[in-house]
Amino acid sequence: MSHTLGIRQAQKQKTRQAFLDAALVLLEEQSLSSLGLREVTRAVGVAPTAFYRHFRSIADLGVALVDEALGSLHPMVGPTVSAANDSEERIGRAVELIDQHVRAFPAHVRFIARERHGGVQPVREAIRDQLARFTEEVKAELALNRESEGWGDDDLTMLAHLYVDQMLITAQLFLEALEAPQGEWERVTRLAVRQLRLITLGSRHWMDQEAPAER
Amino acid sequence: MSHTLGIRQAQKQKTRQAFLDAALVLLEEQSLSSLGLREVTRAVGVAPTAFYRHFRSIADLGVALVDEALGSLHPMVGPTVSAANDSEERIGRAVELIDQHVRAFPAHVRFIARERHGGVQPVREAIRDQLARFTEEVKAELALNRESEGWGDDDLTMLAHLYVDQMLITAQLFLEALEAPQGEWERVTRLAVRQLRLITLGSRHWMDQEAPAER
DNA sequence: TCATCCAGTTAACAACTGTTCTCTCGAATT
DNA sequence: AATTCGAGAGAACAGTTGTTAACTGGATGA
Repeated sequence: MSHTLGIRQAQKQKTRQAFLDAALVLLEEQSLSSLGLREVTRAVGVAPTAFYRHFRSIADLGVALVDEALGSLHPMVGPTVSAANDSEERIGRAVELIDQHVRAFPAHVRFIARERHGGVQPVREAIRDQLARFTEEVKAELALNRESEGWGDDDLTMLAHLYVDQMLITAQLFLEALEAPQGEWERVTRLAVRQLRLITLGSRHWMDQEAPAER
Repeated sequence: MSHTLGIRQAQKQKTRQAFLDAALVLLEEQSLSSLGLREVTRAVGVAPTAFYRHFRSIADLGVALVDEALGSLHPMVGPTVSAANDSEERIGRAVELIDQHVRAFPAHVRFIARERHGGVQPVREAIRDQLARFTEEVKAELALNRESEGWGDDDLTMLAHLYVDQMLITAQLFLEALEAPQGEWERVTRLAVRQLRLITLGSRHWMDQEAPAER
């Protein structure tokens, strides 16, 4: 099934990965729009022109990094949001997932936070697309539980957005807590849990409101 | 009282403002860490070396921009959060305030969104400090209404953070809606109002929960 | 085995960067 | 009226940048 790709292509992919890794390290202390092509090749240990064998431009490399950073996260969303009876347990799982992810891939998280509103348009768009996918996935999970309770499509989208944004905010807070040790990490965990609890609480009473027919 | 400052200092401040304005324009399509000193002076129409008469570095200019973008907003916070009986009216006022601000100063808002997690440390810190001030101000307003209802300090901080982050997210959505006309702007307005409504709803039931004594 | 392919190299280019030192010349101070 | 001050100009510096073209040499496929 998996055709062992030749020495040739294997080497190429290895070098390509070296580009991504080196870029990610350099991007911990600067943003993509100031990252130089020569800077990256120098870090990899390869001639400047070799870059073009793998990427058309720095922006292109950035888009590849977005896929690496967010692409593998999609399978996690469903199980985390759904698999739990208690909503309190669901919150715990979600925060734990972010916790682990930030610990494991801090550079990726930092890159996304930085370039989400950064100066390189194609990268911004790639991130926006991935986040829209997350929102759709969360929305689909939410629909299973609340559609029967009379939730409309707009309301589901609204709540999904709220949750996704909250996840991002939490990830960014964890990131800052990484280099400020002490009980800061714990403090962020508690804050995130309480905020999610409040949002969930609000959603539980959402339908109590006067019917949204005329507003 | 107001000592009319001499021709000399007046000219200097005028040039300094020209630097800030020119930088803000350039920063609409790139991030601060890739903004060149010569690039700015060229846009202003002065010699490169003139830059040093006003700023120590580009990062220094960035910090000045942060003050310009956020400093004047503090007086707005109190009146907006407090002056209203109905919570629905408060939400309307808040969204309206952001709406107007984004329309009036899109470049400033974009700059803050971009550099909040950007590649220049001193600027990140300046933004973080300003946002912390906003959080404190919101918290102080919230305390007036809810402290009597048994809200603890941690809970107030949590809710204030939630509101401030929500304001930022809304501002960023409005910003994206600026260049995508059609009913997009309206859609964002409705989304923002409903999200704030849900959060407010959650906060109204916050104290219904089991006492947070042991958690 | 031999011709083809292609990841990576080498060399060179014009253009640009931040920073220095020296100078000018009008305002500010005495 | 004479002196000091300081915003901005000008020229020059050593480095850096992205991109081009022509190349090498080992893997690939006929």
